[in-house]
Amino acid sequence: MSTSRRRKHSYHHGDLPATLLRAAGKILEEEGVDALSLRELTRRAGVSHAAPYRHFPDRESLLAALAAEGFALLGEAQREAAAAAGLRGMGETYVGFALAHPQRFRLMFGGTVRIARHKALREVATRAFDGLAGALAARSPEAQGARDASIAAWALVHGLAQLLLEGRVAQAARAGRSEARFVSDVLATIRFAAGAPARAAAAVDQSA
Amino acid sequence: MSTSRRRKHSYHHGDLPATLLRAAGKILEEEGVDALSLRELTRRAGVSHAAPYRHFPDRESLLAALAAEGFALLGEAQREAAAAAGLRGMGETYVGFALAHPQRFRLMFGGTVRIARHKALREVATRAFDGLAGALAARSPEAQGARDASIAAWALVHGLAQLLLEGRVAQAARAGRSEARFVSDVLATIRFAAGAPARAAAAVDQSA
DNA sequence: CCTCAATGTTGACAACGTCTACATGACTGT
DNA sequence: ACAGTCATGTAGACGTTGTCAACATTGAGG
Repeated sequence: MSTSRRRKHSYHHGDLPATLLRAAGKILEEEGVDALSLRELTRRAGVSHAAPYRHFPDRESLLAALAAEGFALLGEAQREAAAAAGLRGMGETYVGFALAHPQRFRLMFGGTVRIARHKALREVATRAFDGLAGALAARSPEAQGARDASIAAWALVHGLAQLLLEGRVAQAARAGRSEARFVSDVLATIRFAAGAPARAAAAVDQSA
Repeated sequence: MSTSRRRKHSYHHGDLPATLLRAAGKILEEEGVDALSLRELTRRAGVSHAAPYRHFPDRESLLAALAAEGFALLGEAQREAAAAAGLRGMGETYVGFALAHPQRFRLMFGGTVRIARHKALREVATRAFDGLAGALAARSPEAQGARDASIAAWALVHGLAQLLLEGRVAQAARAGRSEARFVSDVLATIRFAAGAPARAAAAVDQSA
């Protein structure tokens, strides 16, 4: 199971950053950000407690790398969904990602990591979204309304993801429907005003 | 400035829980949840470091009380907005609350506090929302669509609040508009499908 | 007035993030 | 082949934190 990355009996590890991130990802999903300690990581990686500081200036920077992975994954999933399933599919994919990786999603948007302070993270996060919602609006730069609508669409799926994640949506509201079905139904209650949605959806479909 | 709650030269404090929560609220807004330590609270309250344990079983429980305050405030603001400004006004109020109390909002929805484990919190949170979005749908229980639409509306404003809070909306998208104006414009791009919205809005207007 | 339960204190413990000084050994230029 | 450099890992320390157990104080009720 554990692909022992540690070179036998060697002082140097080989690829500590990746090993740390793998272990961190596991702990993150299992126990959440707050339970993720650097020292536990070093124990699992079989190195000394100060070793991570050769690769990450502090704990938050390691969390930033973890969040960056998440943004890359989500961005990729969104691009695929855009090509295959259009706007509605993108929304369902977004919510699906959040529910499949709840702790990762929380880390990405929870404010624990000050995104602005971590350049690589900032860039991948921007690329994943403003590179999507933004590119979407860039096709009709004259229409501020289209850009606003794309933000509204993003807010809708993001908010639904978060509410479901935190268990704020009463079980009764589900009315026995499957998770995917429920998400689809809720999103289906929304229309966009004034042509903005059609144009946005079209832009997305072309962007593949 | 500081309404010295400490009775002069007295062993007992008088109202430590409230004093702790006041200090905690201040630190929370200024520095965020992660920077809020029990020991710093005790220093500010002028009591010993273990005193809080007479009133809160652990740190998370104190955070839960803090979150409960937030839900009560938000719920109250929503009720007022519902009476005065209808559905759109409720949305703007929701986002306004989040932007006015960003750290409090994060605490309420950030997952640091496991809401289900804190009875009082769970109840006030449920009352503030399921007691709103829920009551809204209860008026037309035959229409599952109306309930779905109310969840979508909640998700929309919640997501917009969170995205703005975390700075995920590019400055360029604001296009120079004021915050309130921007929020209003974004929300205005949304329509509800098939009669669900009208009924929902009507129910809200009556619920005052 | 006496007692007792509620409240606050003291001191301890383990865990953590982070710093500094030191050890190791892989790689590079000769 | 070899010496030296520098990235990488280690050892140990420090201050902070959450939490617990044992003890102290005192306001309120019989």
